[in-house]
Amino acid sequence: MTENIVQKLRDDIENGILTNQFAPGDRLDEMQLAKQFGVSRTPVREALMQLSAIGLIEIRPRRGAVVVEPGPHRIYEMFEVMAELEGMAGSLAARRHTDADRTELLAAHGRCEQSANADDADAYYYDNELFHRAIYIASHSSFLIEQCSALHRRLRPYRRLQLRVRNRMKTSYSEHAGIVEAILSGEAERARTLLRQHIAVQGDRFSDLVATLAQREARAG
Amino acid sequence: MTENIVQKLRDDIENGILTNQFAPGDRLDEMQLAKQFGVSRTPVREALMQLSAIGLIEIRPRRGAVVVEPGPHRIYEMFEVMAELEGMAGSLAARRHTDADRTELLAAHGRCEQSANADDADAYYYDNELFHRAIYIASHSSFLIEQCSALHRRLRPYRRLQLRVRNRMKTSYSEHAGIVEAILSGEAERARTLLRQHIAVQGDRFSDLVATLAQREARAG
DNA sequence: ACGTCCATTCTTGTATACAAAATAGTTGAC
DNA sequence: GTCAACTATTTTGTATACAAGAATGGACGT
Repeated sequence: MTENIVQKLRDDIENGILTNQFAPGDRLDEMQLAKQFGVSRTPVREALMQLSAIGLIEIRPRRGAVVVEPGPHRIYEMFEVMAELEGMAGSLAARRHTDADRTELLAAHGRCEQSANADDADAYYYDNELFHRAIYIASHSSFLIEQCSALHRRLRPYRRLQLRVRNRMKTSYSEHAGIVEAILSGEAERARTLLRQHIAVQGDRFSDLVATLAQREARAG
Repeated sequence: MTENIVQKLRDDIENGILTNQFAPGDRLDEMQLAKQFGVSRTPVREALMQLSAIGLIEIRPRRGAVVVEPGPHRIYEMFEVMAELEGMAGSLAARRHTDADRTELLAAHGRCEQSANADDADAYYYDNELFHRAIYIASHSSFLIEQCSALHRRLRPYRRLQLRVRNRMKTSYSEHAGIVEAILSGEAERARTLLRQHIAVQGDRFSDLVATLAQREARAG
């Protein structure tokens, strides 16, 4: 019965939001959640406040908590910032990576290759996360690692949607190859540019995003 | 007696931390704070959790909350990320600024000039915040504005320390001039580079930071 | 005399009770 | 018949009570 209750609640509710179990716009009732998880309102409230701090829900005074729907433009902005932060991480990684980082990055890249060849979207989704995480870690900036991880986590559901687009997996993997090469050869600016382009939702990819969002909306509605 | 109590507590405690009233390493006792502010422990706990989410304090299970001391390297990393985000904001501002943004930016720049000429560090500190905020807003990316504002706020006390360094105010103002010119003339990449350099704690400025931190530490200790 | 173990106390974590505000439903008036 | 106002219910916000774990101090043993 330690503080873990709040952590568990936070993770469970967050998961529920990310898996669309709690759809955007839904009201999160404290009493209902408390009953559902068999705890009192107190830890539920604390968990909700943490989610509010992350930005997943919005708590309006005396009006309760609702799941936030970012909207396509907002999501675009978030990817825009993510692109810049990842570019920075790549740039630092190119300059600072150690032998261990190099090994880890190549291993993650190899796993992505396998998943892409097997055409396994779920596996690629997971391996891709580890690939990017390897870059963050190679930047050797603990604060940047935290910032990147937080935003990456926040964008997780939309990243998953993007993989649905035809050939995105293969394209993504081939972009990874260039990024790995740039980082390991120490070309900081090239790593930055390639990562920026890899993340950014530009041109066609924005309409793809809007389209997949609309699909999900229809399915949930 | 609305939810404002938590907000007020959060702001007051945050202010106490930023003004070194609660020094790094201090334990924040829930009951003591509750008595001090004339409320119960419940809103105090919620305020502390929000501060924990911001990163100002750390809550260890069953061990209470302590004020975080980032340490010079950590602060350096935070400025490093801030530099990149501000550079991004400047780049976007150069491309997207409206006439209203232009007016606001020039006004803020003018106020900085007055404060710098008057050698008024407190006024410059305040006007400088508005100057940078004007750039964020001119980027027209609501998410970036939020991210920049949050990190700017987090770095506020150290920014203040930096102004103590001899001539930093005048130097800062002259850097602003170049930034304004780059943004208003639409030179995105130059705006990015200048802002990056303006923010980054490079070379001598890092030792300056460490020195002023040590001074503050000695004064508080 | 010093170290270790146990008990007491203090603090955090959770539940419940109480208060205040917002929403919804009903009734009355135009 | 529709709109508005008032009341009742639901739900959030705060306080207090209770439980459990950690820190501290004393006593006992070596």
